[in-house]
Amino acid sequence: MRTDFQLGRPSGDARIVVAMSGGVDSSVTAAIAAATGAEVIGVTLQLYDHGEAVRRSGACCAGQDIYDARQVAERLGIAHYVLDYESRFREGVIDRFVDEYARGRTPVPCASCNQGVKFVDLVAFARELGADCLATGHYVRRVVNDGRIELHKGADPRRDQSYFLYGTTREQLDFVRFPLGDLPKDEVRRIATELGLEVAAKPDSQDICFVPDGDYAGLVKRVRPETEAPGEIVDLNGGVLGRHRGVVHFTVGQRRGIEIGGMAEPLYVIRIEPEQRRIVVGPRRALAVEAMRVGGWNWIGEDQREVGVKVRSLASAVPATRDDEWVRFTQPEYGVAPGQAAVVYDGTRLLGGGSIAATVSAEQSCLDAAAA
RNA sequence: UGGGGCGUCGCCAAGUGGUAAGGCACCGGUUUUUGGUACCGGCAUUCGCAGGUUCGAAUCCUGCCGCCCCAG
Repeated sequence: MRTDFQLGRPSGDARIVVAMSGGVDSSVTAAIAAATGAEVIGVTLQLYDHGEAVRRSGACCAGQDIYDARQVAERLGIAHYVLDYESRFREGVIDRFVDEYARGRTPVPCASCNQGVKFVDLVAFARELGADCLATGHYVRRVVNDGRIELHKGADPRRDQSYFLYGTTREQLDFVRFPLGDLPKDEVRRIATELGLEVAAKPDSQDICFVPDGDYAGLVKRVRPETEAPGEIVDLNGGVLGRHRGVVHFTVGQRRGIEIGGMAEPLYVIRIEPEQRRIVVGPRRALAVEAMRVGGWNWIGEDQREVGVKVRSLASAVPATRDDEWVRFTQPEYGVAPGQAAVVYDGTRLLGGGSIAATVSAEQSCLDAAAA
């Protein structure tokens, strides 16, 4: 378990701040950092409500998890701080999450958390502490190539978390380290077990961390009551097929939950019209998208045109051509939801990404071409 | 109240004497640090109701109920 943090100075003289969520990954990250002989300071962010449901396993950054992080820090003999970031998290992640749904979009809260609270605020805090770097437990690789810093997918393809880190800036990348990027998850758990960390068998986190019961719609409705206004479900021609209980329950590409049966083939959500409180549904082929406009680009790589692009965390990158804010798919892509991240790769290397602003239907475009 | 047709799971729908296909919806699971998708599994002891014929009926007969169409 020897890891070079590439700090430009003997590790014995270095100071490393580790973001500790209370889970296995960040705990092992702290252990790896401590093993270098550097002074390690664990920091846990208290991000949200520490009331009722936070004891559930799989959450992060509240209640039980803060306790777990403290236990690990004690065992490793490192300093540990808990910072109250609740208001920052509310503004930067939860409010934005809610606003996006109110606009009929589908946000990626993990991405906004990383590019806000975690990598802006925590980096700043680590610098204040005079640290040489901030280490996190993300499964991504930071590669220095010819003096140029690159961000790559994690070595374990099933664990790669680069999709959620597209917003990492070059400056942040300069300061951040990801010691787990080369390891498979099994190995991380093995290390945790070997070190006797009590979190070794803790379940992986999943779902949205600040929505303990999985009812994200309930949260959105509490903050934005207008999102639960019922509305019409219409087909591609505007014909009314049924009613729904609020646009917040839907996302482009969604199949289940539309509750309209009797059709020859399944219906999918094709688009959401929040002003009309209307969701438009149609057959799978109507989901085909040939291009999309992406906003809020963060660019780490060079100005590549031929790229691979991921429009969901769980999807392979598909070939596409990038032209300014537009990305055109080589083959039609299905279920491209505005609000999700479009993350651009060259092989394993993450070049940049942004938020999907709008899409161009492949079908519609064919019709337009035929009419012209 | 003359004639014709129909009534099979929430919806659509096979099946016309041999012991209830399939699709959609729904539910559950798998996968997954977002939402979805995908995949796997479940889902009518019963065929509008009541009798009858038959070794055996959703399938044949009778009556009733309901709906639709044509004609009055």
